[in-house]
Amino acid sequence: MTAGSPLRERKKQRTRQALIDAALTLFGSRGFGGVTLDELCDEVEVSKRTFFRYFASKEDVAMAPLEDMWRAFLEGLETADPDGRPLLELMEAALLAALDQVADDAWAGRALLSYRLSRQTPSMDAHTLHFCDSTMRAVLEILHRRLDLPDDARPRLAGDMLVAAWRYALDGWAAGARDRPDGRELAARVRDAVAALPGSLHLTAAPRG
Amino acid sequence: MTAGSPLRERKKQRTRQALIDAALTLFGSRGFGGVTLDELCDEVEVSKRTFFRYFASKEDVAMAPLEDMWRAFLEGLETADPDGRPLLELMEAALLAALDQVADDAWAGRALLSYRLSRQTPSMDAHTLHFCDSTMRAVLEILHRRLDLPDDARPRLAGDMLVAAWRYALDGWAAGARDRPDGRELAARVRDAVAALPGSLHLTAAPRG
DNA sequence: CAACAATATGCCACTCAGTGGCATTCGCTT
DNA sequence: AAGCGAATGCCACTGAGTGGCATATTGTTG
Repeated sequence: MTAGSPLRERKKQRTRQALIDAALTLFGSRGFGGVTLDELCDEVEVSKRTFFRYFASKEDVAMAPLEDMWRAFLEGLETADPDGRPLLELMEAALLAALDQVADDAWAGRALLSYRLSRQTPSMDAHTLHFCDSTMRAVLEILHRRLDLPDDARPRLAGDMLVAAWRYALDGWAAGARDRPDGRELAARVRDAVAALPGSLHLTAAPRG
Repeated sequence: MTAGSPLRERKKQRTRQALIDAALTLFGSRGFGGVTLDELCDEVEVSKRTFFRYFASKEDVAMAPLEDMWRAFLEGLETADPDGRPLLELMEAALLAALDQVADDAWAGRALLSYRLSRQTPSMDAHTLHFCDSTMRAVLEILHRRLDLPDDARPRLAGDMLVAAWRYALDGWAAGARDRPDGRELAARVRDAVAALPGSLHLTAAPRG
């Protein structure tokens, strides 16, 4: 065995990553619906049965980059120091930390592909939204356990606000079509979006013309 | 022909409603996954092919009550008077108006069944989230057309805040397990949740114990 | 009322995502 | 080298969703 991890485990990780990369490539060039799982599995030389031991659905494999980031976010929250800060600020910091942790160049490229796919593919978009929502519920469970949160709407609303800001940031980041997507720029956009939250509460609108 | 609407149209509406009611009943008693479309179609005496001319998916038929409300919301926004109010307040008013318009007793019962199903069924939850999100995009298109909105994050964040408040309200409403679900109570919960939005921005949390 | 156009429905065969069961292979331990 | 457990492959199956075409039902026109 080499470098810490058992061989079997490394092999699994390689298979998993190969499936993700092949999926993003194939979906990216021929569209999500234009590729069957059989084709994807042939490409990676894996049986369809095995695919479903790694991923819960066809959508799931293409969402992996985002899922990895949220997983890091959850882990970070377990040990984050509340420090008397507002809840939203605490979550923002944890999100930025998670992003910083996973967002190397390879991740940024995959995340960009993944996000663009999900905006083109209704079923992927739905899965992504669902994943964010259930992750946020897990977040609130952790926070309720660790902090003395009130039992009213505010914690959940704050969580949904963070998700809204995150999605807006991701949207702008993906729209700025660069060849070299950059994790730090995404982080900056997250900060901006969170900063825009208070102003959106009282934004007034005049009729046009 | 009777009372305005052509006979053919009424027949279609009856078939549609029969499918919705049968779906909510069957899914409610045996679970979403415990009922096949063939069974549902047999129940209503309609071919599976016809089912898919009314609904885009198995999930869709069980989301109909919520979809109807959002449709009314969209229509209301087309003519709503901005009146110099904050955007969020404008959307809240339109949501409450739409709710008031569609929420008779029959609707409340169906909406309750529908929401509970979607909380038990991941694929339905995902579809619901996706529907809310794309509806909110349509909302913003309308508002950008009618009002002089800034081209930054704030309008979208405000929209997502309304959705967050709506979902929280629905959650509490459905949890208060009543035999006679009431549309007016849901409206009150929406008002409360929207009112809680500002406070959630700066909510601070002390460590437990 | 008869013939016609338009639209809604039914039927059939098909693709493909996802699952269960079981035999096989592979990595690890002793 | 032998044996254990985990990962994989293979096969058959269910069920959602679609396309094509024939049929029926409604609305319209002479």
